[in-house]
Amino acid sequence: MPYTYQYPRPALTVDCVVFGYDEEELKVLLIQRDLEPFAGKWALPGGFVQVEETLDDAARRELREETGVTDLYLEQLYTFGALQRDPRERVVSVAYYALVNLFEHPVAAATDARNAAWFPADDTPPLAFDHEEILAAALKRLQGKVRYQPVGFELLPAKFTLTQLQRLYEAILETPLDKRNFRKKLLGMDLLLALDEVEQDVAHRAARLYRFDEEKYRALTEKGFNFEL
Amino acid sequence: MPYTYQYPRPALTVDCVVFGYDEEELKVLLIQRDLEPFAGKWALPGGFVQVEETLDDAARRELREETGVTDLYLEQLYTFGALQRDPRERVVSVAYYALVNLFEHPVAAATDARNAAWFPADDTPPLAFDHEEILAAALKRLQGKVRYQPVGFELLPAKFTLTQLQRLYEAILETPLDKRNFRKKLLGMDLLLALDEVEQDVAHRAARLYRFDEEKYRALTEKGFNFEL
DNA sequence: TCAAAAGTGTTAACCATACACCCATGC
DNA sequence: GCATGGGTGTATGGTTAACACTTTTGA
Repeated sequence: MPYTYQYPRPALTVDCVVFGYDEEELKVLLIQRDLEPFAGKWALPGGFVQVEETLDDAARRELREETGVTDLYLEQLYTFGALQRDPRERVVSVAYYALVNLFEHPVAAATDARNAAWFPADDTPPLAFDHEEILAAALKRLQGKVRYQPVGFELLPAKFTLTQLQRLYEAILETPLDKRNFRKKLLGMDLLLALDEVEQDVAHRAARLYRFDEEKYRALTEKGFNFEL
Repeated sequence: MPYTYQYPRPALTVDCVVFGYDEEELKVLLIQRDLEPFAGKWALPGGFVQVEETLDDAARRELREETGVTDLYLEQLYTFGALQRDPRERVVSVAYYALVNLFEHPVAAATDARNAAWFPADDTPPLAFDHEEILAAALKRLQGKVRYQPVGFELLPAKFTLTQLQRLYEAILETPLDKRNFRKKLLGMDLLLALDEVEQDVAHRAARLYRFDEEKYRALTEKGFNFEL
């Protein structure tokens, strides 16, 4: 059924940069396109915004449909509107970035049978459209954000060790951190709940597990507290 | 001439939050609507994105057409896509914020004869659409940005005194700053060029004028320098 | 008993903050 | 000469950064 307007309208899409962490490096979730343009190329998951859904809803829906990933931390990144970013016609895309626990969110076969897989965030195959630019912007945003907001916890299991947390921050910031200073700072914030549990099945002394205390974080944020790694 | 598509498309607009500074408080540029919906109400300048112009271009064009303001610092803020933000139909709006020198950019009569005027940024009349929400987001962004990037200089004349600069920061951050510490910090950054000029026509000792050294700023930024008020 | 990672304090350098008086100028 | 804002330095406390060894555990 056709829809007619008095003036031409750009198409509107969402694209999602989904970051994951596999205890080693930062990953990004890509899908392989099976339609033109760029058939066979890897790209960010995304698609057209429907007229009766919000932008956030569109991003979540596309992610679910194309990668099976649900229930994630999602935040709007930037809107890309260059004239030739899609060779077919004018397409404006609202980009989002998301953080998920890579192990708790296995990449289900996408409903429309495209391939979906995790790639190192700083070493992807060539991407379709302007998706490399979008990915670069998302990485930069994540690096900025992580310094003053405790977003990184979304990337870890609910229970984690301080070393895991430190490795994650090192992976995101691409810089080594001092163990003692890192622990001092994090523990000093009083945002981590020490559990009476240690990690299992390791070939050395088992580390204590912690949990991020969201309650406390909310309380502190309201009082004008700043995370500041 | 009608344009027809296979699926319905949201309309796409830009809205601009233009901040100015009158040596006293932070102002925002509003226009008075003369068309429905919200005829007679004050609103942010903005309008429809044309299919052959980028989002930035659309923002600049609308500003020029509606307020006569050109040649300003402009940055994308956020894209607003709530379902009922426009009562007529689904409209997604890419919001921008801009900084201009209020005195060097007098508000020309808008080409389409709407009224345009400056209002205190924290005390506007009720605004059309979700523009109050957009304004609040822009204010928050400005307050965040100003702490670690020297954006504020766009709001001042090219030559300014340190006291003017301090007042501006106080207005944006809504907090008083210590004169000696402020000067120490700013001058220590080596980003201000002291001129051999002083202000004119003041009834007390004339203050030295400074100019922001963009060259030096660019050089430092590349080396990973951080502004940090 | 060895390997591997956990856990833990101190010091020195730097930075942020608080604070008050004299000076130059125009009226 | 007085009112107005311009301009300047120091001392203190807190924060960050650098740094190495002992402990626990499983293999």
